[in-house]
Order: sequence, then structure tokens, then C-alpha cells
Amino acid sequence: MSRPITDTRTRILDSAWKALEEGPGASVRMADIARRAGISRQALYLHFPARTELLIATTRYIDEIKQIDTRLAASRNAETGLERLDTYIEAWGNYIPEIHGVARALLAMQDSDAAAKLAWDDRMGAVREGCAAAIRALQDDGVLSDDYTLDQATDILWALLSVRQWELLRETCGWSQAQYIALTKTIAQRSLLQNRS
Amino acid sequence: MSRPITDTRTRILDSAWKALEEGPGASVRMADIARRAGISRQALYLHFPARTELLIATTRYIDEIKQIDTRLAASRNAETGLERLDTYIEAWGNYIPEIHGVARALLAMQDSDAAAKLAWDDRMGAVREGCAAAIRALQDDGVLSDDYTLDQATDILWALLSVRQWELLRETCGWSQAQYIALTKTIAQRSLLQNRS
DNA sequence: GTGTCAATTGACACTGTGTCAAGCAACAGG
DNA sequence: CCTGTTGCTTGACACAGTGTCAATTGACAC
Repeated sequence: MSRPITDTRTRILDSAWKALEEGPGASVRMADIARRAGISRQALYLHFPARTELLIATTRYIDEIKQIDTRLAASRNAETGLERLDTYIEAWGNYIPEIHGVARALLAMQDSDAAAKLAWDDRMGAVREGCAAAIRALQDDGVLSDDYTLDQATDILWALLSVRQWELLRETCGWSQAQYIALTKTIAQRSLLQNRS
Repeated sequence: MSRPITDTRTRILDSAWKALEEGPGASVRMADIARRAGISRQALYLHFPARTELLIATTRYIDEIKQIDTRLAASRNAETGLERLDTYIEAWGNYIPEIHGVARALLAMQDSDAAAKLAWDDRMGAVREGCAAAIRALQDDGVLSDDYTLDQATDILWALLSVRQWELLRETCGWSQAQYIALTKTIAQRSLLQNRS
């Protein structure tokens, strides 16, 4: 066989990724993904028994390619709290464009597929935990303003990093990713930190 | 007839609103909305020829009940830029919980219903314009930091006000709306404004 | 050569959207 | 009282997308 299992599976995941990236309005139907991957629709179901499982698997796949866990671990190992925040912002900021297509597709599921949504929540929970850890490090360093609780500060940073989500609705932002990440850093520091160190 | 047109139409819109509010995973199918409103599914199509039109109409309906345009106009008439920002934040902040169900439902449309999405973008554009106007007033008052362009500042405030959107994915925030709006004001002022006045 | 495994084709059930036709109850004006 | 209109009803249907099933093919491994 010139096509080992992993090959086909990878081709499927690549196809799903590409389909999801094509923005809102893109057809992310099983048939489309199968056609993209060059296999039949039914063969797709041999690899992924349901659409939601394919979407979740695509998330994990993107995680691996983008080395998200590695990057988040790196943020955990940073020396100062501020470095930790920087590294986290870079990891998550770079992740968002890839991930928001999946978010859209999962949100789009009419049937409340509890298991799939739980898996997604877990993933997001992990990323969010990285955010909270960075904030906590800042508290330990004593540079975090005590106007905000840990949860509040996490929510604020999360919001700043997630503004790209709104591009789903109004695709008129026009910022480059680098611009965006740089600005996020500035605003996060200005908003959350006291001018101490 | 004990049921004039407007009565049925209002009942439909109320039903749709309620259905949309029941969070992600809620069934916002035409049949469900019809059952809620106490009419047949086909009668629903007599009032709204398509699902997307019902969703958009529900947005307008919520607008009216919540008097969003009035509130945004009030923000336009505020004396100082800071008051203007405050009024805007209050109007839009109170609007979000009602509106994010519609956002979710519209995002969920697989068929890229261009017209409906355009109408939605228009609505969001109007609200966003209110945001930009508030920011611009702050520039005129000379209290807005010139580190950010108008677009950047608008995006930041928009992000801060829209963090609730993420509750769709992780419903663990637990903030009260008042808490949220108060915090948004603080963070917006701290982030965007120079400590001048 | 036989078994196995991935993938194929073709058919089917089910759900949700949107359409169509025929009928029915109430009300209005002659 | 009859007639037309209006708002809604029931019942049927077409269509798209998901997910399932059975029978078949083609290549590789032992």
C-alpha cells in the first residue's frame, strides 16, 4: 500500500484545517473535507466517527504543529513574571488565528454534543490556565496591581487576546498579527501592572 | 379574531428571544420557536420567510425593547468625552447578554447567507461606530493617549466589552453584569487615557 | 493462496429548512 | 344570509447534510 494509515489521516486533518481557515461562510462539510483529502465521504467516517470528533482532532493536530504545549511550557519556565506574560501572549496570540475557525465550527453545532464541547472546554481551559499562571507569577513578583482579582485579570488579558474572535463578525480589522501581539503586550502591561519595577 | 397580526408576531419574537437566551446547546429550530409561540411551523414561515430573517428581526426587536438606539444617542449627547464613554459602555455592556445568543445563532449558519450576515454587520457596525465616536470625543478632549490610533483604541474597548462572548465557550466567569461594566470602565480609562485631567 | 485491511460504491434513515396545496374558522360588507 | 378575505391549520413534499450499513475491490503480508 502506498498510503499508510497516518498518511490518509494526516491528509484529512490538513484538509479540515484548510477548510476551517477559509473563514466564515466556508463549507466545512464532511463531504467537502473528504473531497479535499481525496477520499470518499464514507472513508472519512472510518477515521472519525463523527464530525465533532474530527473538529476536536483537528484542534489537537493544530496544537502539535504549532507546538502550543511546548510554547506554554516555555512560558511556565520563564524567569520573571513579565517574561512569563510575554511568552504566554506570544504563544496564544499566534494560536488564535488557527483556532478560531474550529471555535466557529463547534459553535455552529446545533445538536448539543456535550462530549465534544467538553473536550473543547478542556483545551481552552488549559490555555486559559497558562494565562492565569502568568498573571499569578506577576502577583508573586509584586508587579500586579491589586485592583483586580486573579480571575478578573485573567479575563481581561483573555479578552485582549481574543479580540480577533470578532473578526468572525466584522472582518474589517486589518491588523497584522505582529502589530496585534505587540499592542496586546503594551496594553496588558499598562492595564494590569503598576508602574513599579 | 382575538389575535391581531402584531400579537402573533410579537409572540414569535418573544419566543425566539427566549430560545436564544437559553445559552449554547439550546434548540433554536424553527419548529421549537413555533411551538413556543403556540403556532404551527408553517405559520411561522408566513411571518418570516427564512430563519435568518427571524434572527435579524429578533435583533431589531431586542434593540427596540432595550432602547439601544436611544441609549447610543444619549451617549452622543453627553457633555464630556469621558461621560460619553461611560454612557456608551453602559448601553453596549447591557446589550451584550441579550445579543450574544443571536450572534451565536447567526454564526451557526452553515449556508453563507450573505444578506443576513450583511444586515448583522450593519447592526454591529452602528454599535461599533458609537464606540469610535466616544473614543474620538476623548481625543478631542485631549485625554486619549496618542499611543493608539482611533481604530486600535476602538478595537481595545470593543474587546473589553465583548469578553462576555467567551462565556459561550467556557461558562465559568461568574461575574455579575454590574461588576463587569464597572470593571470595564476602570480598565478602559486606565488603558486608553493618559492621567491628565 | 488466503486472510486482512483500507478504501470503494451504493443505498438508506434521520433531522432540519423551506415550499406547496387544500381546508377551516372568524370576521366584514353587501 | 352569502361572499370574500385573512390568519392560521394540516399534511405532504423536496432538498441538504449527517451518520450507518452491506457488499465489493485491490494491495499487501504470511
